[in-house]
Amino acid sequence: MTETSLPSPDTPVVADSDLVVSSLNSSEPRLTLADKVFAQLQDAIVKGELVAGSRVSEAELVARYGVSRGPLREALRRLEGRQLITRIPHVGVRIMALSLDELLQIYQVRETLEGLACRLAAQHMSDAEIAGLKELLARHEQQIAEHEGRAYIQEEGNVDFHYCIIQGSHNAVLIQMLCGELYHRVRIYRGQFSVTEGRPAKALDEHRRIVEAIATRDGELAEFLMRRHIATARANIEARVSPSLPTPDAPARSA
Amino acid sequence: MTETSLPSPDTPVVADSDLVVSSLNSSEPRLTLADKVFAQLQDAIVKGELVAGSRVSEAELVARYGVSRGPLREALRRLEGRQLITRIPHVGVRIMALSLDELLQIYQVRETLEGLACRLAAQHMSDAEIAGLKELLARHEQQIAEHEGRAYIQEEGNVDFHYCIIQGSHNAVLIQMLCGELYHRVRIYRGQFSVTEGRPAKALDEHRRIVEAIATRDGELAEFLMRRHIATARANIEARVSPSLPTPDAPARSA
DNA sequence: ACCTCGCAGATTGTCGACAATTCGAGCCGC
DNA sequence: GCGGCTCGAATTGTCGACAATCTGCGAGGT
Repeated sequence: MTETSLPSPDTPVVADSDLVVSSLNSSEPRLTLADKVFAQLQDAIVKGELVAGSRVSEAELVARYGVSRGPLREALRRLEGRQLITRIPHVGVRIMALSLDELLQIYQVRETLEGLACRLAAQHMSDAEIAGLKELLARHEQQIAEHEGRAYIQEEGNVDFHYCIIQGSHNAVLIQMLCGELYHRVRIYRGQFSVTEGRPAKALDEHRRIVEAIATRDGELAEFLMRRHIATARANIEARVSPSLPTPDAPARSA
Repeated sequence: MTETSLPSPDTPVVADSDLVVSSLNSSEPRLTLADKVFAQLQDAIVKGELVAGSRVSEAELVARYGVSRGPLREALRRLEGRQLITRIPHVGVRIMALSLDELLQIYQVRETLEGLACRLAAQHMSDAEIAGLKELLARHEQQIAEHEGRAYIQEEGNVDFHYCIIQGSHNAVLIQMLCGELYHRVRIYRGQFSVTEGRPAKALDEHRRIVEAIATRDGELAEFLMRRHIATARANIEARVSPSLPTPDAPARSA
């Protein structure tokens, strides 16, 4: 049971900026062990394989991923920098658990930041990029039409859509912040409570309008629509959780 | 010559979130070596002691800070996560150099983010916090009056002011992003080109209006003023550098 | 003279072992 | 019976050494 071995390098995980880079990085992924275990750990965390809020020992992870403590600790430092784990000196590491109001804070930031990204995208996206965005939208449209209620694929596509627009901002700092940091934390929450958007058709419609605004180069409208889109999603989450627990301040942590 | 030793723990550097935490974390500096060298390195980078764009070897840093390569590498990983250094596998680390348009991108994000922070501060700051903010402002006012042209102290105070408001947002995610990440990169640029605000009196006046708006709980006005304040600073930087280079799309990178 | 190949030096990546610290079990005293 | 203390096991922090990789220089060939 100790050898829950997943050192299989099947999944083409990248370490640097994740989905940010996809064109360069061509031939040899001369990835170092620390990079690989970092990517694996991040994946395990956002997928919920490593339970949020639980403590993990270095020895455990060493056995799990078959690396020495050196690279492992380097990976842990990077995870710590991304706020995916918490480290207490001489005590150990704990998988970060996202509380509801922390998630709402993230959405507050996302609303502002992605609004900016959307406005910049309307200004700076090339015609080819816009065409690609439209294509992506059409593909999603078709997927939604096929499996009506299933939001699983839609969730992936949703992420793709937002990624695409963020990339279109051509602002490296903004891209790094949204794709490199915030999104992983949102995904943690998703794995923690297994919630999804829930209303693919409506979201798709909002996406369509956003793309339309970008295609018209109407930056202000695009920003407004994106902000409202995210605010709606936030309200959706809030409404889904708050009825049962108005202010759950202390979530019971299992020892 | 090799012993450019500065393992003197005089400077009370903290590791976690820097100026974010200042009330808790009271008694024990039970910091690990990796944390200490991380703080020292970050300090050295933003102060320009480690020249931006230059390559540094691990052996060099080992000799400089008197630690083994284990903790050092962990610190480097964290610096990498904060975008203060660039690491190429099997090659080495390079101190991050900020280009002008990267700085402008940061200011674009700052404008949005600090605008949000300011609006939230107007909503959520306690009366005591607002009183403290006013006090800080008065102190700056006095300092400006004393040494007219000297912008050095003002620069510190400027940072303090913005930190104070950001903290007042009571949004941990936002605080982390601004204080924990963006500000260090801005400071790198400052060390790189040794530029300062340059017009303390005008900036102070803008600060005063912002505080006033916060005290009135006028979130929208506070956001607007803060955004304009930062936009002005950005235009100032742009105007100071651009006259020689109107649209430097491809800034010549050394090496 | 120029290009290519190969070697040596240096640098980074990885590992295992030792030291320092924390947490819990068990014991003693009140 | 309960609180505090001591000791020990487990875990983390740190270090030095070995292996893999890259870079620069020089010899040799065309």
